[in-house]
Amino acid sequence: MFEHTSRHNNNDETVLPIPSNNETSYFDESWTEDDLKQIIRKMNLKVTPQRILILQTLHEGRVHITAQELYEKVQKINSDVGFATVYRFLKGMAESRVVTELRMGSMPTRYELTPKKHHDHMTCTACGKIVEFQNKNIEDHQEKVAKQYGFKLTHHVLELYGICTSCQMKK
Amino acid sequence: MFEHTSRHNNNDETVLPIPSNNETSYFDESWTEDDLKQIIRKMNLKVTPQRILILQTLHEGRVHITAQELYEKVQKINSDVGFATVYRFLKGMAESRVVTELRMGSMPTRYELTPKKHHDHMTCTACGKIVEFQNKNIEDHQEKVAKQYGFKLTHHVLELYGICTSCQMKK
DNA sequence: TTCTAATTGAAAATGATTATCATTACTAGT
DNA sequence: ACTAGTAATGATAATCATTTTCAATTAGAA
Ligand SMILES: [Mn+2]
Ligand SMILES: [Mn+2]
Ligand SMILES: [Zn+2]
Ligand SMILES: [Zn+2]
Repeated sequence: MFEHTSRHNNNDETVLPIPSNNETSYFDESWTEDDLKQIIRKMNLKVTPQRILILQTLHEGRVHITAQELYEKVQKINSDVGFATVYRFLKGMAESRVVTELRMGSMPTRYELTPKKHHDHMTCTACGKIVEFQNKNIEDHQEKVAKQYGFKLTHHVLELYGICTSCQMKK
Repeated sequence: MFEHTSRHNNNDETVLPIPSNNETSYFDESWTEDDLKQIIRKMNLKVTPQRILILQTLHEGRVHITAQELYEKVQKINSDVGFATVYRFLKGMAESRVVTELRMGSMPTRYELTPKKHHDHMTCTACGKIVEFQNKNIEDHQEKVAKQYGFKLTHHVLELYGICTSCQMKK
């Protein structure tokens, strides 16, 4: 459950498969240790082996991961990393917008490295599959709504829930 | 914080103030004890004074309320109501779709009696003001996205976050 | 190298929600 | 109305994710 993720670009009618992968690295690009250090420094934090390892594991691992899952992965590589550090760093990265928090229902928070282009999620409630999509029309209409009420939007949460094709057939 | 709520009907450009109220009853209509009993029976639950009181308080109280807040309100009227019962009944009503759960960020879940017409929420992160809106265009585009990926949608979560007019000025 | 504030990990604390379970109260059937 | 049988209740303990504490360690500026 909750293993399949694909990333697509969807401007209303168009579906453009981009990076897209299921279990492995988040971006096509790989990050050198220097890249990792740069990112950490950019958020005004000191570079520590723990933070490098956590960030690296996050980058190489599955796209939507929980703090617990990330902690376990990191543990296998270096057991000198406490889970408080994972939580702390994850929280810090969320504040710096380096990672994005995903709270789906009442399940534990999942994290993903904030992508260059914003996307939203559609989740199958039967098998946990997550489809990422972008839809400019929806985003535009959100801005319209905000403008109507005089709000200045900072962010939003859009999650679609339903049954995916394969789960519909299994039934 | 988190006290002002207004409900509007917003089909893209149009803003039609409907029932709308801030602190008091949810619907214009008032519910008799028989109404309350009917609702409870409809969800295949037995009618008890606790459930009547909880439902009544929910109906008369603020639109988006936490389990804790509801418990405290109910307590003042009849201290023979345990908070386990409040949580349990709230959970039951959520399953029967009598109430809708609102999970905003990491704050405690808020509940509202499920309205006849679906709406989404826009929240001011400075003062907690919640604006309810309906936007058919967004809903339509959501369905389009779902269709593209073969999903059958069951529900969705759309929350807009930003700064309201008055908070923008205060700054 | 030295100094000091930042970071760390283990463990305890928190806070919302849920589960337990002995007691009580509905209500269908008499 | 009376009773049995089941559902509901509430005090309390348990969960579980996340956060905090704090003493020990470490990064990195000078
Ligand atoms: Mn994603
Ligand atoms: Mn609402
Ligand atoms: Zn599925
Ligand atoms: Zn405000």
